[in-house]
Amino acid sequence: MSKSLPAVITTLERAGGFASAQEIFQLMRKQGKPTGLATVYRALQKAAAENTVDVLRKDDGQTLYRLCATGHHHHLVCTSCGKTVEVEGSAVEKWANTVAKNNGFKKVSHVVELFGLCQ
Amino acid sequence: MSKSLPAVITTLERAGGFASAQEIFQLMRKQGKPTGLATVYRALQKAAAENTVDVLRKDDGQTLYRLCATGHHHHLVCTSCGKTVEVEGSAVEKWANTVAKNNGFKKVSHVVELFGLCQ
DNA sequence: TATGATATTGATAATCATTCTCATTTTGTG
DNA sequence: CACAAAATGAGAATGATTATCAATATCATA
Repeated sequence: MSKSLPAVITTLERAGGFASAQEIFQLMRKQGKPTGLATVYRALQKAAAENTVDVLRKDDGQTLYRLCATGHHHHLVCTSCGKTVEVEGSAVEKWANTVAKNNGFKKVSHVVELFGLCQ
Repeated sequence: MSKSLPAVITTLERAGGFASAQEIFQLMRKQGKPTGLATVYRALQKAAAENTVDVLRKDDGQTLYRLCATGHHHHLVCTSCGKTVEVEGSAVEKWANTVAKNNGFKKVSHVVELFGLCQ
């Protein structure tokens, strides 16, 4: 589960650091390194677990992967033009953990997205 | 595309103002108002277009619908049993506004949902 | 090098939420 | 009533993701 990971990451880089699993699958095929779809997914999952890629979802539910500069962060999206800004959110992380603890919840994840109008 | 909408919204209310399309479909069935799955989806899409419900996505890609809250609050949802706890989040409100201001965004809204395991 | 244990891979099947199709039913209007 | 338009629902189609599992590669050790 790691031999193919570098190739997948490299392909993700070439794609502009932003692509879906299916796109990466196609790209690798065209670049002469055909790799099984399942392997692409496995590599991306592992990369996501290791926080080397960022996972987000399009409106239609498709999952996109992006090379991740720093750790966990959120997004501020313009509802008009689609421009996306990465946002740091340690305050939210703390809040989420506190709330979870107060209610006896474990393994907490959170969805945090901000929407607004830019310019 | 509107006769069934009120029933769907009512069911969404009874579900705690927070449910997936599939859950609503099941609930309506149990409540003696069996409605086609397609109809449930159509009603939810229309409600979303009219901004009477919020749309968001879980980590696994499933789409959740929520009544647009009048009193704004968030939810802590158990991914296993579905139990939902309403959570106050003034800290998040402040954070969201600050972030928006720093980036020159206006009319900011936000989606914040927490998922975890209860007990 | 040979051997066996373990990890990785990939073709394909399975899953599952969502969307599409289309025949049927309901609604509204004269 | 009669007709047109809208709404409905059962089931098929879609499409991304995940699971399966036999084949292959890797690696430590004798």
